[in-house]
Amino acid sequence: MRDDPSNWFSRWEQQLPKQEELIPISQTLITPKLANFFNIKTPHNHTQPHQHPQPNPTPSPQPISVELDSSDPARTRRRTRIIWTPQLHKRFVDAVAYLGFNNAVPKTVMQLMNIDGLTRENVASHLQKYRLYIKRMESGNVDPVNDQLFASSPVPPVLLQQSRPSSDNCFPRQHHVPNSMESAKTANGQGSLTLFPTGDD
DNA sequence: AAACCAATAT
DNA sequence: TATATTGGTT
Repeated sequence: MRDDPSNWFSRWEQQLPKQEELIPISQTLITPKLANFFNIKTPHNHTQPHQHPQPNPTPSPQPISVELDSSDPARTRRRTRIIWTPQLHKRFVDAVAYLGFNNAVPKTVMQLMNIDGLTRENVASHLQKYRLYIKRMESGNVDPVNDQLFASSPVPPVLLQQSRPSSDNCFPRQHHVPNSMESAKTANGQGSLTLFPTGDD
């Protein structure tokens, strides 16, 4: 016992890795080739190679990619923040509307949106804000200035009807993408449900 | 174990 | 402010 603090501290300090021994945290740890083969999406590599099990039953005729913040110089290697453009947000709203407000959870919404590079975390963050926006709408106060993005896509009335079960009602939380989607898809004739801009909005 | 989600950080 | 990350919960 009775270790002199300066003693163990200096020993600890001496064992720290040298500067050249450190791996830069922003360095890509998987080669583009490997990432490509395993269909791992990186900001640097957006190609989708191989046929991999694509769990998404609603392939987009017009796949979009997320816009990346071009002001970030490290955008090529680091996960950049996405920009929720009105177009992207519209897909989001359509997906949430299709699922129903209470069933819309990040993973499912992400799958429905089918945007290359869009992560579950991206959607989760946006969904959190969107839910708050819906609450604000119900409270009657929407600020068209601050809520410009949300206002860019009208909130489908269905969402307002079924908003927030709060405590009562507990739907099963984990939903697969509903199989009813298949019928909706074929019923649409375009194989697209409502996810794609029909050009008349 | 994975995903959700409110709170919190950047 | 907008989006990301965290950490407890389910």
